[in-house]
This record gives sequence, C-alpha cells and structure tokens, in this order.
Amino acid sequence: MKMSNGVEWALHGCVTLSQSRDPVPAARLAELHGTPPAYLAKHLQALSRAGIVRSTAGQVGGYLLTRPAAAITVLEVVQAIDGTSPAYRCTEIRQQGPLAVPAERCDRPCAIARAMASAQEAWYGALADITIADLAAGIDADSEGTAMADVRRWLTSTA
Amino acid sequence: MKMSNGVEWALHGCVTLSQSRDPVPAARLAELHGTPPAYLAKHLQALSRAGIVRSTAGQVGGYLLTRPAAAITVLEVVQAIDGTSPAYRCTEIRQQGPLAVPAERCDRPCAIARAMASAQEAWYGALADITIADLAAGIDADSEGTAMADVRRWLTSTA
DNA sequence: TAGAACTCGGATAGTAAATATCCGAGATCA
DNA sequence: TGATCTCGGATATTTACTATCCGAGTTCTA
Repeated sequence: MKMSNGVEWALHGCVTLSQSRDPVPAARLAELHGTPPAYLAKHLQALSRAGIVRSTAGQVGGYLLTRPAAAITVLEVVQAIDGTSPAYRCTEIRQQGPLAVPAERCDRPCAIARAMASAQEAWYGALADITIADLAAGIDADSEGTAMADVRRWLTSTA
Repeated sequence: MKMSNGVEWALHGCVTLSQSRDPVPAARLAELHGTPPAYLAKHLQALSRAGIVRSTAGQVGGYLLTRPAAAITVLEVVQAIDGTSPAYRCTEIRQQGPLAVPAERCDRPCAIARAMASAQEAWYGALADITIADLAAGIDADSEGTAMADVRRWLTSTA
C-alpha cells in the first residue's frame, strides 16, 4: 500500500500557495521544493480539476488557492492526487468456489469489506480534521515562526 | 493508494483456517476461494514469515493458524501481506531548495509527516481492534449462521 | 527400510500503475 | 498586433504488483 509521492508535493505546494496572494507559477513551486517541474505541474492539474486551486494563464499567471487555507482539508488534497477509490476493494470472492454465496444474498458488502471500509473511514476522518492552515501553523511553529515569513519573502522576490 | 489484492485472499483464508483443526493445503484454499493457487501460496508464505500461520509439509500437510482467531488482528494480516512501511513516506523536501531547512533542525518529522502519520495511526488502530474471530462471526451472521458450518463440512469432506 | 507422493519455498516472466518528460493550445502584457 | 509566458493533455521510462513454474523437504505407505 503505497501512496503517490505527489501527495507530499501537493501538500507542501498548498501550504506555500496559502502564503501568496498572487498567482505562483508551477516552475516557481518546483524550484522552491526541489521537485521535477513538469511532474509537479501534472499534480497541480489534478488539484485544479478538484477545485482546490485555480490556474491563470499568461505572463503573470500561475496557481492560487480557491479558498482560505482553513477551508481546505488534507483529505481533499489526498483524494485529488491519489484518487477517491478506497485502498481495499472487495472482489466478491465469496460468490466464487464450491461454497459460493448466491448474488441475491450479496446486497450488502461482506463482513470483511465492512471492516476494511470502517477502518478507511477512520483514516479519512483523521485527514478531514486537518486543514492546510493547520499544516502551515505547524511548520511555522517548528521553525519558531520564521518559515512562513521566509516563504512570503521569497515568493515576492524576483527570481 | 491501492492495497494489494492478496490482502483479501489472506483475510478470507485466515477465516477459513480458523474453522479447521487440521492443516489445510494451499491448493484447497485456492479451490474454495476461486483464486490462482500459486499466487495464493505466495501470500501464505508471507503469513508464515509473519508468524500468523504455520506450515506443515508432507502428505497430510498444509497451513494452520498459530494462535486462536481471537488473538489475530486484521492489522497483523494486512501488514504481513502489504508490508509495514507507512503509506505516506516523507522525502524531506523541506531540506531542499533555496529555503532548505538545515539537517540539524530536522530531528523530528515535519508537520505534514506528523499529520499523515497520525492519520495512519487511526487507520491502524481501527484494524487492530478487529480480529479474525470477529470477521468469522460477521460472515456467519450474514448467512444466518450457516456459512462457517458449511466451511467446516467442506474442509472435512474429501475432494 | 526404501520408495513414492504430496507438501511448501524461493526464483522466474508478464502486466498494470506510477514516474518523469515533452510539445502544443491559450491567454496576457508590451 | 506580436511575442512571451502560462497551463493542459499526450507520450516514454521505470517501478511495483500479478501470476507462474520448478526444486527442496517431509510424511505416509508398502
């Protein structure tokens, strides 16, 4: 069970975008985070499709959050990059083999699928309780309150 | 984020093994569940390495649970098949780029990694609260108490 | 006691997904 | 109006999962 590596870049990118009032080009984010520019752009497209960021074309274009950072949950970002399909997908093997359960009796998921879905629900719930603003605050606290200010300064400075 | 398909087979297999007092060959489990025999055997090897099942060679050999089903958690099975490494792995991109954080200040994981680890902790906790015995009871309840009896009858019958 | 049959175990191909990249379409500013 | 910079989807490469086979070891039978 491996989560896409792009989730990390997307989360860091959203935190960075939360510090900017002007659009930030994908190349700029890639430079800041030390990631492949083209690949990061692909993930930003996914965020755009999910309605988390808004893209602007042209010379002063770039990406920008569509909502306040406090209104964007980590779960949204994870699902935008990694997909919404649950990690465990039941293939209904109870309907196969010599003791197959007739399909008419399989209206509800089997006990195993229910257990796995319940656990994933706990996972999603935890992710939904954290917002991009929380992450920014946590990173700021780790750096004794200088990290986000440094990001804002770097974003406004011309490359 | 996609979990290995073998987890489903392993969980169903453990439930089946919990109904048998004699070793069950991998080929028998594969026949019951309608899965590729060789591939299922590979996953059973992983369960064996994790100490969840015990293998016996020879003519009357097969696989058997090492502990009562109530003492085996779903988390153990999932980790045995899918690995123990967390789904989200931080690549420490905070240490790269023009605003890189010096390594000396990275003694503890960054706020994003902490948040993701906390969520995974919730996931694991939910899986650890469910045992193989719970799954067997749930499946039995879905079938109005006939499923496990049918399994026991089928296991003792000669193919 | 020797043989044979059946078992598991690790090493070996094939396939799908994720990773990484490039070039074209569209929009903005000079 | 033109040039430059932006995003967006289509395209190769690598990784991990899926699936399989054959050899080593063990147990029962004759």
